[in-house]
Amino acid sequence: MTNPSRGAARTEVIMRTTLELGQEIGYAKLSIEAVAARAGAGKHTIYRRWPSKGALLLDSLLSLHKSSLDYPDTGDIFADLRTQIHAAVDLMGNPPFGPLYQALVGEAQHDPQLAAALNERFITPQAAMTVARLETARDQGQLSPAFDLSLAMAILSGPLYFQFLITQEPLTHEYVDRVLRALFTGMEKSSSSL
Amino acid sequence: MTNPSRGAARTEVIMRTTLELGQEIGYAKLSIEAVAARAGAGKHTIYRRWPSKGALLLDSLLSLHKSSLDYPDTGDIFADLRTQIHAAVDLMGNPPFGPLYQALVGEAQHDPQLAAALNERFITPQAAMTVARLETARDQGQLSPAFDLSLAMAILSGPLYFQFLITQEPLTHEYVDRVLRALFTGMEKSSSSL
DNA sequence: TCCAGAACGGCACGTGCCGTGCCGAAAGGA
DNA sequence: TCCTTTCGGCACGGCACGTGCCGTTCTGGA
Repeated sequence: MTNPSRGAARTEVIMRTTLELGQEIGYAKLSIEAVAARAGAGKHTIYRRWPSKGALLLDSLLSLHKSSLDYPDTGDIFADLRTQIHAAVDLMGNPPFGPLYQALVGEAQHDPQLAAALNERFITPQAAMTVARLETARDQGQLSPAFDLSLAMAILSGPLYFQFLITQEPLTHEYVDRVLRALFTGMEKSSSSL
Repeated sequence: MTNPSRGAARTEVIMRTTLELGQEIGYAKLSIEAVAARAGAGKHTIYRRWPSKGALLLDSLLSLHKSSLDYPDTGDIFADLRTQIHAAVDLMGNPPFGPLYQALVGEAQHDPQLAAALNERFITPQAAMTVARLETARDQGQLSPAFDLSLAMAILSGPLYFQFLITQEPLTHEYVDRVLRALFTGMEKSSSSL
C-alpha cells in the first residue's frame, strides 16, 4: 500500500494532477486524456474511480480545501459569521480553488448527478454549519427568535454566489460586509412576520 | 427579403429550432450539427451568425422572452417588486425558459465571452430596471434614503439564483415572498450605516 | 513460498461533434 | 442581364470520448 502506483496513493496523484492541469489550461480545455498523460496513468485508472470529469474535479477540490471553512464560535455571532464569510470570499476569489470551483458549478448546471454530489458533499454541509451557528446565537438571545435562519443563510450566501457566478465582479470583504450588516438589521429586530 | 430561406427569416427559423431541440434533448446533448440538420440548414449558416452554441442559445432565449419582465409602477414599491420577482420565478421555474437558461448560465461559467454577453444583454438591464424602480420609491419617501439600492437588488436576486443554480430546489412565490419581506424590514428602517 | 487475481500502463479502436474548406444552386440588386 | 451574396450539401482533418485488449506488476491468501 506504500507503493505510489497503486490504490489510494495513485488516486491522490491523479487528483493533484487534475488541479495542476486545470489551473494551467482551465477547466474547459481540461480532458481526461490529458490528465492521464500528465499523471502517467492509463485512462482506465481514472474511469475506474470517477464517472466524469466533473466528479474528478469535485473530489480534487474537496481534497484541497479540507474543511478550511470550519466555523469559529467566539460567542459573538456577527464576528463569527463575518470571519467565516471572509474565508469563503478568500477561497472563492482566488486560485486555485476559485476558478475551478466556478467551472465545477457551471458543469453541475447540465449534469444532475454532479449537482447532487456537489450539494451533498459541499453545499449542504456548509449551509448546515452556518444554520447551526445561527441557532446557537438565537438560543443565546443574540438574534430575534422569529427570524427564519435558513433564510438568513440564503440571504448571506445568495448575493455572494450571485456576484461569483452572474456578474462575475471581484469578490471583496467589503461587499459581504455590507450584506452582513443589512442582514443583521433585519435579524436583530423583533419582526413577528418572519 | 420575404423568402424564408434568407436573412433574418432564416435566423428566426434557426433560433426556433434551437429552442425546440434544446427542450427535447437538453442543452448538454444539443449540437450545432443537430440544429442544422433539423432546421434544414448548412452549418455555415449557423456559424456565420453565432460564434458558439452558447451564443446561439442566448439569442434564442432572448427572442423568446421579449421583455416579459418589464417593470410595473403602481406606486406601491412592495407590490411592484413582488409582481416582478414572481414573474421572474415563473419564467425561471418553468420550460422552456427555465432549464435552458440554467444551462446557459452554466455554460457562461467557462466561456468569458458568453458571460459578458449574458450580462450585457440580460442581467445588467434587468438589474438596472430593478434599481431604477427602487430609486423612484426612495425619492417618493417609501424607502430609507440610506439603504444601498444595488445591494437591495443583490439581496433580492441572490437567494433566487442561489436556489436556482446551487440547491436546485423548486422556485416558489412563497420563497421569494419571504426574501422580500426580510428585505423590507431592513429597507424601511432608517439605518444610517447602510 | 507460490500463485491467483486485481490493478496498472500502453495501445488501438469506433464514435460523435467540432470548425472549415469547396462546390454548385438560388436569390437579389445593379 | 450579370454579378455578388447567401445558401445547402458534402467531405475533410482533428480531437476527445469511452471501451476493449494485452502484457506487466503488485498484493494477499494459501
